[in-house]
Amino acid sequence: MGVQNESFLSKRLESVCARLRAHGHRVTPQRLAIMEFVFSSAQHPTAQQIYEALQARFPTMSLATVYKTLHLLEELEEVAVLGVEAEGARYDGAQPVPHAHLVCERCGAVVDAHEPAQQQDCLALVKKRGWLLRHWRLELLGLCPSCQSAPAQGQEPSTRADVAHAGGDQPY
Amino acid sequence: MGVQNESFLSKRLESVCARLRAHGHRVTPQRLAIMEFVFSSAQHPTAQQIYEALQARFPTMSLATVYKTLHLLEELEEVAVLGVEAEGARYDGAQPVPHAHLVCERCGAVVDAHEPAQQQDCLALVKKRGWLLRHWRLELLGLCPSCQSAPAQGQEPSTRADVAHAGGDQPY
DNA sequence: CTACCTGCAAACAGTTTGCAATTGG
DNA sequence: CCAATTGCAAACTGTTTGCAGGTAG
Repeated sequence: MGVQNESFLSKRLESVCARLRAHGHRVTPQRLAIMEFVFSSAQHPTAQQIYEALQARFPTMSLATVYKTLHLLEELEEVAVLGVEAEGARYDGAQPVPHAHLVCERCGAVVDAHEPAQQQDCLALVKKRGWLLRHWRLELLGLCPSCQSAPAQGQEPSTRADVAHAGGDQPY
Repeated sequence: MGVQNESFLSKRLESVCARLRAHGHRVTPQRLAIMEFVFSSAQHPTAQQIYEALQARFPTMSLATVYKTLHLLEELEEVAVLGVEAEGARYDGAQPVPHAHLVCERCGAVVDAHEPAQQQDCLALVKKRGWLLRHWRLELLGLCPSCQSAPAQGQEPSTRADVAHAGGDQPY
């Protein structure tokens, strides 16, 4: 979260707002807040988490608005929906570039992993099958390094998966 | 769907029944039917579809029983749960080997794709991050060859379609 | 002004759970 | 026999929708 990212974020926001308007959609304070949160979050939040995070600023905002906004952004391909685990879909506000996700089954951390080699292989696979690729996602579920060294908890690792310590920030 | 698969299926059934008993579970007609259906289906059926398919043979069987049985099989790692599409989770009764699924966003077709090269890369990626892999899924969303050549339908191809997961198991 | 948007509540779909009756081993 | 299982219905959870009042452009 440096000055670098700040300007990155505002540029992105500006661009998406323009796209919204261009598509006949309005830019409301709620939408702006949701976009800001999702675009700048490295943690792939759920709709519920976005909602809760913005409660302070928008006490009257409803979950429905969060969902509606996320769908809008999804349509514009400005966010991607991660696989639906038991607890609900998670939204990736990163640039819409296909990439793998490392998901910790214990703490719920989600780490992005842009691996060129990985992408190459997927493309080869798809081409071979004559598939017309539109989206893709790879999720690797397991335990992150810190959860591995942590003493096993009473419950099974995968039982709850609450986001305790979020995924690291390093690109990789 | 040849004689080959027939014997393959019965061997698998026998083995899983043995495992069920070994774990203190019972082998009921309902469970047997569900297993038979899931293990022999190449189409990654949803719980609902399994339920409907067995209605003829077991008119009184409830959806809850289907779910309970699927959970049991999941526990024993005899089926993998594919991602939750809008319409519900899909179950993969194939051997629990991680593999990619090609999902058609228009017709919903799900094609398995066991590609060694793909697996190699995933492992490399995981090792590099120090992740302890427990499951993984690769989702390639797009249009299958036949849907590409078919005339575009009234609705957008991407209207609803979303997730498709491949659940893997072995702890590499 | 006038679509478009918000927030609320009610509707939904898939999945899970509690429990009495049933049944496999 | 008796614990495990079934089937039913009701509860739950995440998501979607309808609509009246509010608001961006």
